[in-house]
Amino acid sequence: MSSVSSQPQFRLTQPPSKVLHLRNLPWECTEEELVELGKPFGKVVNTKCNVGPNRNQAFIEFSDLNQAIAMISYYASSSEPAQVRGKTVYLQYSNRQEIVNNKTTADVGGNVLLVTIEGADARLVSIDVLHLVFSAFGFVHKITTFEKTAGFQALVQFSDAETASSAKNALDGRNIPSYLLPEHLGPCTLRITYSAHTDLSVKFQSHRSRDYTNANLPVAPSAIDANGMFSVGLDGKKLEPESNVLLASIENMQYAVTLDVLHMVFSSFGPVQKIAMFDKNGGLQALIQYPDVQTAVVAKEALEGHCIYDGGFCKLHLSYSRHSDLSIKVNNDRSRTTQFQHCNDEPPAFNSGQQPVATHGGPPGSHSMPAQMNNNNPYLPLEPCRLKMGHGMMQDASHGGLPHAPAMPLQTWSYAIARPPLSYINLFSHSRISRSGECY
DNA sequence: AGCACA
Repeated sequence: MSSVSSQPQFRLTQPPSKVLHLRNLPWECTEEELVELGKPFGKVVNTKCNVGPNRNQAFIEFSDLNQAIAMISYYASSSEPAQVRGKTVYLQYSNRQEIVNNKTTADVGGNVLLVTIEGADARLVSIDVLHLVFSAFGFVHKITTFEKTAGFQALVQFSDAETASSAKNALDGRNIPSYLLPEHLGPCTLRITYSAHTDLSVKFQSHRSRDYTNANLPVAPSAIDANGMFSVGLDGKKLEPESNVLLASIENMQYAVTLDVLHMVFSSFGPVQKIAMFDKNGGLQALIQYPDVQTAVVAKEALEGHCIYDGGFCKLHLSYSRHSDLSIKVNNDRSRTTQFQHCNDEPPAFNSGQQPVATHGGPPGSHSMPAQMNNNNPYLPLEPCRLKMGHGMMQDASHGGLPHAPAMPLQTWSYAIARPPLSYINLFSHSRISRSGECY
């Protein structure tokens, strides 16, 4: 009652303070940038950024009042305004004499975030989507979800407070990108605070909680028929009911894996009707649709744990998808439907026989991928399916010395191993996303 | 573009 709230909110002249109030900052502004801004005028002893409803205000506190005065005076007469990331920043004395309650950068919070998902459809957000979103900032150790009066909430555990902090700064107040959600879901906004927890206790892998550090954790019985999204448990084993659609994750992807390569590998076991590849958790995954479950089972048994390329590269991990018919709208380099309209016909334009080594001139008739790879023999062993890697040595004499058709070593392909873990991380860290959430 | 925190 008797607080400062009875004071007028704005005064024409602020009495000097060693704390300065900054506004019109870019949303992404960091404490480091605030320190940089103030450093020419004195010693910045404390900062606070992302303040205010739009998170575009901040405070900086100098060790000495004169330093604050110097900064205000300088910009009062400067032709160049104070700027952060090219944006003009407005300065004035704060109406307080010190920054209160600011945790000094490192000890901001803990390694566990309390995430509240807001929105009408919030509780339809799967733990896998949350995992995907937060994995953009570092390894997510554990996630638990629960419903309280506050709504649908999750605890997300990172290895350290810094990672948690970067995730919080980037995601707090944002919407989960709509393309990560089922189409019919409305916007789901993330509200993030620090949790007091440091290590979550996860007893089971389930649709409500996950421990990504412990592949041997038992799976809760309730998770077996959970209606979550992909139930790609860490253990993966025998959880999912069999399906005609396989989910392939590719590990140790040193070399390009194209749609053509995948199609060729999986076609060895039967006709591949549809295929789609996408990035998930920084790796490549693909969904491969066969006409029937039996073919998928055979392919899964034969290919599980095997490598597309010799040398342990591009190791396949397979599970059954919950899908039975993929919805593929366009044929492009990430997704194709090769489903024939008229049976007994050749597959359409998509040439599954074409794959890297053969295209670039494997020795005629030796280990270029033979056309019969496209037959429907479900028992074709894996070995001949393997693409030879080459190590740039494909032109060696043992292959019969091919004068004008050296195989292109796959290493020369321009697959970017060092790309960011997730493409949408760039959307978060740049301004291609509106403050209220949706990316565009 | 106008003052935080619990």
